[in-house]
Amino acid sequence: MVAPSIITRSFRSPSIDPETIATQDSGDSRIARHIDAFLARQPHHALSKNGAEKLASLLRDERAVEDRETLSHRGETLTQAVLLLEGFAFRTIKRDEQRAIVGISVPGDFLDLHGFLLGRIDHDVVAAGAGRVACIDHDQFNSLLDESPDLARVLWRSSLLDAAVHRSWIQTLEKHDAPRRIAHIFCELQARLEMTGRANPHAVRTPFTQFDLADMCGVSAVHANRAVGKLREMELADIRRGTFYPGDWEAIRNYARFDPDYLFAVSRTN
Amino acid sequence: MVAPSIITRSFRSPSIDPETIATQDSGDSRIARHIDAFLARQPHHALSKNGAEKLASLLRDERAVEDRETLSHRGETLTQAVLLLEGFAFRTIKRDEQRAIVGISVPGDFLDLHGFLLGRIDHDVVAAGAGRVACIDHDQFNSLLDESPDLARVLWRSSLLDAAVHRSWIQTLEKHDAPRRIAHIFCELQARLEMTGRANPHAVRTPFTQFDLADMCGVSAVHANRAVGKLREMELADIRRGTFYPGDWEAIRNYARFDPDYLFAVSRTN
DNA sequence: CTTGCATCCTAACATTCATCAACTCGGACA
DNA sequence: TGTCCGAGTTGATGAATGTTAGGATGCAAG
Repeated sequence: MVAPSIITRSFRSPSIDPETIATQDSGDSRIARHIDAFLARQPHHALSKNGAEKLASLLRDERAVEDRETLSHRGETLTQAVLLLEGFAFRTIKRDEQRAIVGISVPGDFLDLHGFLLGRIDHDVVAAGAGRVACIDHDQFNSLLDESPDLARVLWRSSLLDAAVHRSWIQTLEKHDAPRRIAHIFCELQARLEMTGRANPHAVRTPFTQFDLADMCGVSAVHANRAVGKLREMELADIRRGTFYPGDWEAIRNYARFDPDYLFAVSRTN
Repeated sequence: MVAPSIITRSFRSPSIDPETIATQDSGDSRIARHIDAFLARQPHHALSKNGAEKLASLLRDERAVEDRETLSHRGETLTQAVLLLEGFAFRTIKRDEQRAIVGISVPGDFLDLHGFLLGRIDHDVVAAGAGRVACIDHDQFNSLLDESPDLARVLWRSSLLDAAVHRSWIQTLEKHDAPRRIAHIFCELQARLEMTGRANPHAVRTPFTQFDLADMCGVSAVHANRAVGKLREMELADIRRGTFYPGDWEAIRNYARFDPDYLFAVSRTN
């Protein structure tokens, strides 16, 4: 490795404390703020202030979740939708003793919204690291949707964003090697965190082990380690215990062929 | 290869002519039948007869499309949604002179429904083989959705099915090698065609070249060829000029680890 | 401070797949 | 009938990745 001390210094000692995370505050009440992260990815005025408050008022059973806790089980009949307030979660499919990770959720994501219309989900949702969630009963969704077409559109749209992220994963799996896939995952996470004001330009803090990264990329843990090592050697980024310390974001995005177009981010300048 | 003549005979001379494809007929008018394939994947009574007729009445500009015709362009502002009536289509993402195929559409699929709420789409939709399409203006969707929450649910649900298929692709790309991926693709196609009564148990006829299969699996065309050869050697299936001639479907599904659970097929026995 | 355990890291060898090159096959068409 | 061209096929070589094994590291519990 070339000049490890320099890399380490520049990557691991950001001038801004990684814990100091800017949080957007456009909500009125505490409960409303919980739905803000979700609404932050929708176009302005997609949902009236009244509609947003109604949606927020449906949130129930806010609670802390533990690392690796299964929040929603494959096949199980669902009666409520779970919203991730803090932390991360995986969508995983287990098969033949193997675990595939087919998606990552960030705060503001509904974890099993598709279970509302499909009745059950086709995969498990597992908490990654400690976090917080809240729930909305499907019954409440049903009655609210009938009187508020706007809400239906907002929730539908959020499902479409999930699908767009899935397509990006498919493309990356089909065309890029492991180091690029890992870089792409962190580019995507950073962009999604930015959309809700949770990003820190100097570090992407996650609870992901190299085993987790391997199962996101469809490679062995040994090879995920090699891929992490290559990103380090190339001085693009350092990844240590789940935290991604970027060198030059522009260089990383270019290397990973990351184009945030598919995230349909809405401008929040006004 | 073992006993090629026997394989060839059993695979290539099905007792039922591959062109004889059963088509379900539960619609009243010709135009209504066009929406049947779409509705066939929704639960019974998800949409009232009245609602289904309204939706069908919105279909405009039915037309034939040519092989490789781009039906919907990435980034372009969309004003209508395209429904595939006959034939196949790809979702493709081009990048660095490379083409990734991230999804396949069958008759009854909306090709760019996500463009309705997102305004544009994140990939190109290209016809595979000759086919037929019809369109619905976004404006018409908007007015109909406000008065019919059921329709919104049905369309939203179809978006969720797309996402479930995407997740299955991600899992297959992450965990299975090329021969299994190819087998899985045809298992999925067969299952989706069955859902609209378009399947033939003796052949899955598609216009896909081995180049297309390669771009669906994220492998080179040469390797796709070897994967096809392996399926042939294993006497699981023969693939010739896009047509998949299955040996024993049960053995194929087992080999590909195909579990149709994620397609959320509805029973159509009643 | 010691121990235990999960994680990270490395080495060696096997397999899968990419790449390049050449050749075959079969249908379209003049 | 002959030519052409896209598609399919095969072989050789190297890169990417899997598998197995083992060692290093670092936090946490006692």
